[in-house]
Amino acid sequence: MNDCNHWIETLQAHGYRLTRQRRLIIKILEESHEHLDAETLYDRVRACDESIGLATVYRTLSLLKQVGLVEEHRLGAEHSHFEATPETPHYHFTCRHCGRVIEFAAPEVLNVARELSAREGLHVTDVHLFLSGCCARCQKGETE
Amino acid sequence: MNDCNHWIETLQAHGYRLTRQRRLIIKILEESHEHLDAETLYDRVRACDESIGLATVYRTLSLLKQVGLVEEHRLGAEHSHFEATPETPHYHFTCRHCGRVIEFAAPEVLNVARELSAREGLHVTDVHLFLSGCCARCQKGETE
DNA sequence: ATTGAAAATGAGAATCATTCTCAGGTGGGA
DNA sequence: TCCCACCTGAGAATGATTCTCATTTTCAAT
Repeated sequence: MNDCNHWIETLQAHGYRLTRQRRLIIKILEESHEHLDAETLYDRVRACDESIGLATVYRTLSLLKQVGLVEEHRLGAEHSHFEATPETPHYHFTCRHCGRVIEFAAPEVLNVARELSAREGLHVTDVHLFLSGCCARCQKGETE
Repeated sequence: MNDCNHWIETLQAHGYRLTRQRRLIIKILEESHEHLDAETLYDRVRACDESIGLATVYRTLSLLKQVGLVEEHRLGAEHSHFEATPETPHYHFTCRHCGRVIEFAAPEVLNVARELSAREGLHVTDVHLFLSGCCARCQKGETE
């Protein structure tokens, strides 16, 4: 599970420097198998190193996204969530009531993307399928 | 194509008042078969009525979304785009270079949503499939 | 090891879409 | 026509993200 080396090699292959801050952010991102938002990541990083600034967290996320190591998701409307790019793609459902996120696989989606690419001559780099509604738990509990 | 009456009836059925501002915004939204952002809609609305405020545009969009008459899309990361809810669902591809948006149908996607709903006991209310990459035109023109 | 130039950082200001506040205006039922 | 709860306009407030800039740090070449 400790694949930090892969991340570090990728960063260096792109000519980016390896700083204390980037190492730490990568470590936290790998440990957290979740969709962290920038603020949460910032808090966890600060728990290890008080001196790291929020701007650095954003800069590093942007850089990791650029080299393909993390994905950014807009699960709600508010702010972004980030997660390590998974080997096999998956998608997300969010409950509008409790905020719970359910991940799911759906191989058909890539076919849709492939067909569209072929038909329109596109080069598709990102595929986001996002569902929202009311989860099973919330349907029982409340009406609103 | 002039289905304003449907919109107006829907609004009234939900107990909302029919104001000059709301009528105008609905009219513009129906005339524009595009994905308008709030600012563009605001400009078009102002061309007809100088006195309308941006906050009213946002308030009305939010209200129309709530009753299901318009959909909100996050095509890029920046800001939202809005369009009249279409009869048959469609999805979007955005070119990261020129910003062009391509709409496409993909009936399979609803099956994915249905299967997930059944399996997890969810009630899915929104389905967004968003692709991005490089369009055919931009692949020829530029490398970057 | 030392050095130097380019790249990265921290702090806080700036940005920008969207929402909120509140005093005044208006739709539509009685 | 009257009334009042709902709407509106203007501008302030918010909140996530980005930018600025002076200071540090990395790392390739000495």
